[in-house]
Amino acid sequence: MGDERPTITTVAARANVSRQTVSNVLNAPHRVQADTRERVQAAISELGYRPHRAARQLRTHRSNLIAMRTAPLSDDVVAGSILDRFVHAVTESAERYGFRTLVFTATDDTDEINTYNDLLNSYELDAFILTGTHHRDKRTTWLRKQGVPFVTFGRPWGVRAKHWWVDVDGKAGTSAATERLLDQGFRRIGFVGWPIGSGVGDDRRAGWETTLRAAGVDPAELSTATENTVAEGHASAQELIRRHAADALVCASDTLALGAHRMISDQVSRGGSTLPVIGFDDSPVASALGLTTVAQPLREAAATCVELLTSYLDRPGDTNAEQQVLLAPHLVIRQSG
Amino acid sequence: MGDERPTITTVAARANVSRQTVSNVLNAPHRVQADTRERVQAAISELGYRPHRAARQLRTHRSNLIAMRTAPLSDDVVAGSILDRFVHAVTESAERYGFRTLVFTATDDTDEINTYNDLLNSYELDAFILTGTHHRDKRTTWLRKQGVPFVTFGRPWGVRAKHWWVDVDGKAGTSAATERLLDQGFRRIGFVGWPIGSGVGDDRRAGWETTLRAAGVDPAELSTATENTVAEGHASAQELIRRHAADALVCASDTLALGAHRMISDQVSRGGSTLPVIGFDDSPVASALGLTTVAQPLREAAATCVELLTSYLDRPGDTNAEQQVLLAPHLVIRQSG
DNA sequence: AGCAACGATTTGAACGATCAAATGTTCGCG
DNA sequence: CGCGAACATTTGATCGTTCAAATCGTTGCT
Repeated sequence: MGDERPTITTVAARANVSRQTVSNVLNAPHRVQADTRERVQAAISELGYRPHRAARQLRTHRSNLIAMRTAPLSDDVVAGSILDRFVHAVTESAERYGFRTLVFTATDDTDEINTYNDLLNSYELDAFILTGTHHRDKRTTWLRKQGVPFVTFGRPWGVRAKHWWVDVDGKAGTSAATERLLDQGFRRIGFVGWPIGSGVGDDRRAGWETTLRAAGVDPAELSTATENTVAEGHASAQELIRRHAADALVCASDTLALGAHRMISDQVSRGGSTLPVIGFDDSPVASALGLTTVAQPLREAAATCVELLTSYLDRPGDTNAEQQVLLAPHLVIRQSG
Repeated sequence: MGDERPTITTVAARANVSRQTVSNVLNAPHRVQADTRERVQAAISELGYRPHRAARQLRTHRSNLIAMRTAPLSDDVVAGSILDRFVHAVTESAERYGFRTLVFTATDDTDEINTYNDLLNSYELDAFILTGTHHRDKRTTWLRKQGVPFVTFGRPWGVRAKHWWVDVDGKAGTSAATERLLDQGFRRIGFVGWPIGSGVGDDRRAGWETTLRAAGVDPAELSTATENTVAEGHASAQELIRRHAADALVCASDTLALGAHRMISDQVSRGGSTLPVIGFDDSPVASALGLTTVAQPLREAAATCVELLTSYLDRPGDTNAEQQVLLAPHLVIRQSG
């Protein structure tokens, strides 16, 4: 049985046309007359022909491949999963546009840039999707300088950086959380947050602060700024509740919220009173513990990233028409708040 | 500035040798004399040359790409993350062998097979890594029939299926869990399990059952068989504890363990007594709740999969030398047991 | 010296597609 | 009736690499 893979020449022979006509049917159908087009289409499906991407790529320098870094396997059990879910969602959306997704690991931004280089050189990737943007992000400036198409999930926190991005409005998220607690009659709402200086962290903090101020509450002494660990969440909760009489907590992450939740459970089991906690990210842990939390619309974010990317790719060279999309998060209400 | 991408010809010119010699330096160094080899190496690094994979692939039909399906975004918040971590670990290991990882989604096994077909045809993937093997798995038989290299994470549960695989010894895991509870003096140890008939589920059940029997305890009425949901875990715990006086629980998954944990917490808060629960998978949730659980050595499993794959690929045609690796899980001891 | 055998290196062809230019065909219009 | 424009299709070259065969240079042996 000669079940060789059919090539464009096989198809051409079968349909009694030339290679190029088959190629046109696939890449520029309008150039081909309707009846020959149908004849070629028939030959294609009879033979089960699929273009060989490597051959195509060799000529066109396009691979139909996009790449993403997978988050490092961190010890932060809570944080890990959200990015993985994002990767999944991107893959799903990308497939709809005929792109496949390649994943890679990197230890830091410099390493990531090296990988870009390799991927561009060796595999001729069409584009990248970045996550975890931050102040003075080397990656975006590098990619921009090289003229490589990319979209970030996360806005550019530096003033000068400009590019295509999709992000979730963290400020609106913590604002909604704070609002909800105010509606329930709480006033001294504390914020368990990250150190000042990270774009994402400051944004989330701002949502809490402005909402609290608008309600006439002075936010001074009602917030902390620590690393993103369970232990720090616990300690922060202790400080805000015991020392500063907070009556409810909004947290910058589910990791911190988990710590706060534990502190409150401890207190309850020692006969103390409970009080509401709201986390951020809707991680598996939040769901397991019944934590109210701010959920990011990950699928939508992923879909939007891919859409932006494709429209970027269809517009070669036009670098000034950046597009930005800010998506609204929503509260997932559970027992904790 | 003519900063064109250097090709093999550029390098050849620079080193005063022919294309083929450069190619040999890269692919069959022993064929090239030491001094010319060095000269070529120098030219390569001076120019920053990297072989163009599409061109190479066109000739060799090897892409240096392996593919994996990413788990469907399920509502089972607990289960999702473990496969994602596996994908990550595979990516990391694969990079060490010069492979990149492509991920794809599929709705079911048939759909997955269609994707194999597309990937093989269009991208000429070198191999696949499968997860979630089960009885009468169509995927493995299809791949085998096509002669496509693959390794599964999960053993073939059907009798007739034979292929290269890596798995974790679930039986040993639940056995160790049961052993631990016996050591602590518990006797009526219940098992919250999946329906009979799934390879993985039966294996985990067997570990509990044989260990319990060996200790002289009759396992009858001490186990349940339900779907893998939190609610079922809760209900099972209730039945085993209330109706059949179980004094400790081993669960087939962290999802079920979470349900059981909740039931026990409820009981405690109503003044009842606590009792130990042990889960399976060491998911983020287990860590957050302080659940003792059986952890699978995911990184090791991933690394082994990749190793098997490379040795498979280096041995074209030799289909009879299957290799199987069974890895031992370990208990992660936390508050719950 | 002559020739075989071997190792190192070079040359031509090929992988399967697209690009750019050439060729063939149809049609309108003076 | 002839000519050019517009459209449809074909032809030759090319992308960057490896394969297979050819060439060149040494060495060893008779």
